[in-house]
Amino acid sequence: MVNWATDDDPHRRLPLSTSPTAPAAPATPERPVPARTGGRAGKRQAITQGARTVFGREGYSRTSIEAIAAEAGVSTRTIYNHFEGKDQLFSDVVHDSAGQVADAFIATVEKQVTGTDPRTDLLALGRAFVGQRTQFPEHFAMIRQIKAEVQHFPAAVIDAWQQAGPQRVQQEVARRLQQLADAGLLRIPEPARATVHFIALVTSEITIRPYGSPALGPAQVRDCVTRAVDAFLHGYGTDSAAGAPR
Amino acid sequence: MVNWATDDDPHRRLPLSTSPTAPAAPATPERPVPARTGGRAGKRQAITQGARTVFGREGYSRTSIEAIAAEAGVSTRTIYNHFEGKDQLFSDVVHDSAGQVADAFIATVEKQVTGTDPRTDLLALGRAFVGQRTQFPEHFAMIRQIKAEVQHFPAAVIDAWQQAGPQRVQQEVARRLQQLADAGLLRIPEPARATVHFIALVTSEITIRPYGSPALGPAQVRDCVTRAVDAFLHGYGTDSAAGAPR
DNA sequence: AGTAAAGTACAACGTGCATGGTAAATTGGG
DNA sequence: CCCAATTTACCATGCACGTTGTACTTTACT
Repeated sequence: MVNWATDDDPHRRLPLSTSPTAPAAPATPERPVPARTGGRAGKRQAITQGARTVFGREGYSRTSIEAIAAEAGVSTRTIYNHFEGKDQLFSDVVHDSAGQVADAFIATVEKQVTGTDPRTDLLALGRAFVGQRTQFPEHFAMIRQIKAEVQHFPAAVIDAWQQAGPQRVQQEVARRLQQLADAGLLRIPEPARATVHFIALVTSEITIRPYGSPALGPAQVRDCVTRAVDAFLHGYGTDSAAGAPR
Repeated sequence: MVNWATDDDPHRRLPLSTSPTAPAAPATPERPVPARTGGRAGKRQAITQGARTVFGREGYSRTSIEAIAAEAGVSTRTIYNHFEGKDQLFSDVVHDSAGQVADAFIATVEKQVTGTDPRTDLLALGRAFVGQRTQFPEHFAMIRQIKAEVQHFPAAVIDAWQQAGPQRVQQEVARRLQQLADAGLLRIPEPARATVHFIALVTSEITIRPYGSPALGPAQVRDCVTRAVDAFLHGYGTDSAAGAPR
């Protein structure tokens, strides 16, 4: 009876002030950390896993509960025993998935961005960023679905997703760029804009790529990032270009 | 009985070699240019118009023929008198709409890019590009739907769309950038990449913007383009940045 | 092994929707 | 004003799917 995905009046707003991490559930001593890989909770995992796959491949409205059940190797009834319905399942999957992707990104950056010289750092940062898309294709397929259907999901779901994923990732990129700027290695008048510009450049070729064409190979991706970083550093102007930025 | 949108084996390929502009239909002397605004053909116009609106707002699978009929002010039966079915209607609408948008873009560029100085030209080019998105919101809403659902449309439709719209637009941008490079006002080693980078930069802030947030005002959009163009020209590096591009 | 929780198969209900048919109404051109 | 093409209202069919109830089976822990 919820069915917000076809709701007539979407986009109620949500106060973002509340602590992003919900107050830890009150202990639940009944189930003292059941093996997360085990049977009962394992089913839940399988469902979210399968749901991510199918939602990403089919889109929200095309995805049937039956298809998710098949993908996850459970019965449809089990899905309804774990989740209220299709919509709640979807928000859960999106939220979880976004969190995992953001975690992976931040971990990679931590490991790969070594601080030797600015260009190397930017290359590592850029590769980590586009690496998300190649490592989690299902997730980003799902994200494309959301972007197309924002209007049909309640604002609370969108906000939760944004906070769990994209905002954390973007903040991490901004932090790294700022470090370089603070060291005098970049000239960044407006950090927010520079961050967006950096992300846009490194993802440009895989975003604007003609749709339906085969995915780029790893070597090509590396090349794209390299050229994007060089464009980010030096631009395409010549000395004779009039009107310096400032 | 077509229903390719839920087809199991999508992505048949199509030979792109055939002339992009279909050979002009053989005169059809039966209907010597009936007033395109008039009754009979006017209905068709109303249908594609309404279809664009609803498809953009709802997405392909959520859109019902009934909704399109209501939006267009016709009966559902009339839609089936003009189009084979939902899928053919969709491809037609996408193709037409993409063509119109590309036409408008090229016309604007022709008028606005005056060739006085490189920065001014790039600003005009950038504004024309993002102007598409503000002038044709319904079209781009529909494009987002396609991007999310590429896998569910036959390759022929995708290719036709790409040729009618995005490729023409991108080619025009490339041409203008090349002119500046030829005049020694830009340093462009790889034209295709530079084009993509330019497009990515000018659209960055409206693309990466947190979803669900209110659209930017005209003044903000101008500002975005200005900063993007400056980034495109000069980049964010300092003199001390190691590893020049070449 | 035994028991309670969890999972499954199956059937059913209601809905929304694509698509087609048909006969009456409308409209635009001559 | 008349005719032919077009549009419309209405009905019918068939399918896909979300969701729930129920009774049976499996699983996991003691």
